[in-house]
Amino acid sequence: MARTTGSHSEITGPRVRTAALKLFADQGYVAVSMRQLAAEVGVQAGALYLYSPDKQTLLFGLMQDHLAAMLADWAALPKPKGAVAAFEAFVRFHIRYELDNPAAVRLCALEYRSLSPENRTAFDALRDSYEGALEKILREGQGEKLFTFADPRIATKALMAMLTGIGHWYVEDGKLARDRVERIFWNMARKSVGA
Amino acid sequence: MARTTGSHSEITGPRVRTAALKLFADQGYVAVSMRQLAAEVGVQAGALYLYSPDKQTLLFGLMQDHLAAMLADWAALPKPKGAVAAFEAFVRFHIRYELDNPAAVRLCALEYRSLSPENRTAFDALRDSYEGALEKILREGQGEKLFTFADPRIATKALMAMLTGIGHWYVEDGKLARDRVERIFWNMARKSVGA
DNA sequence: CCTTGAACTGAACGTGCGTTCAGATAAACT
DNA sequence: AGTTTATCTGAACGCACGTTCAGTTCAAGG
Repeated sequence: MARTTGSHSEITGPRVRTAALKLFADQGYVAVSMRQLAAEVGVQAGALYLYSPDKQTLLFGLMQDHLAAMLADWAALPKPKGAVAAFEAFVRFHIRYELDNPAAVRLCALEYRSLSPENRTAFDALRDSYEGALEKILREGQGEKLFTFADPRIATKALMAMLTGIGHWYVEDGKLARDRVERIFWNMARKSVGA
Repeated sequence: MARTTGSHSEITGPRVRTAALKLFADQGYVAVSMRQLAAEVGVQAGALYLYSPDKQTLLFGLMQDHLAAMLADWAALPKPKGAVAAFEAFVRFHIRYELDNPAAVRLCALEYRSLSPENRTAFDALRDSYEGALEKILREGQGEKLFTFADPRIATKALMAMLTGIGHWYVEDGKLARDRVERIFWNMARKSVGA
């Protein structure tokens, strides 16, 4: 029997992506089978191919969308004047995004090597673009002698690692805990670059 | 034909572990097959089971050995007096270990979820023990008002993420570059905790 | 020189994989 | 009411997986 009452593409499609994000992030792309994913959605494996041409495209779509959404949201955010204020805005924005989307963060951190070569290149571009936003801020501040680091590229890598690492150990504990983490990390980030 | 001239257990055994470390770290535990691993060693798949009871044990052995070696080396290192000096010793020790063992670092960072539940518990204990060494130093320094962070646990997590992140982007570039990275990261780490 | 046994092969086992597709179903349209 | 069509099933495809094991080979010990 097919087409149970009320089941439509607009419902199943997002459900596939949500389930895939959860399962891929928790167990790993290679370790999750299409049948397992289908079971999570409540559908047979074949039906998944109505919403994605193959498994790899599904993975890449999730990773790309996460990065693209981050980039778009950051671009849409009103930027304060001054390198230090911009730096703070970036750090706090990133931490919030991390805490709001732990699964997507884990996915992007852990499944890079599961991407096909072409998708890897596309992912690189997006990630570089996002990290470039931070690096640009750091360079600006460095020009104005507001920061004290030897190399803005390495500083960017160090900061990104520190911030993105949050998603690997933080367990949800309410808004108070989130604000606390945000404040602590902003303080450490600020001091680490001498601001 | 079996037993080619000069091939023995003492040679093949380590070669299996070396190949497994490289392949697991590069492509992921689940994505690497026993046949692929055997081919890398130059042997048939069945022969691998002379050196490991199963694939999971092989993975855990690699991860456990890396952490255990780190812990042992750190324990054997003469510690300087003072929390700041001890902190510097830890940071530099960790960075060097990272740069010397990039594959093992990637393995431990990426394959935690591929561990069986029991092995995960054992891994947790080792990792907590290692991170505990850093946390202890931070607490000591905090007691002597040498550091300025709100929470030594979170500071530990932040620092470990920053340091371990090195292994994800650093590409070998000679001793000069290594010393440079070590110096830059030590400076950022130091400043981030207010020392 | 013969025996022993460690080291390894090569084939096989059952299982599950990603993907395809003809057919079934039911909502939507005429 | 009849037709169309988006949605989904269920079975099948060939292939690769981890693991086992009887048999083969050859260095070493007596």
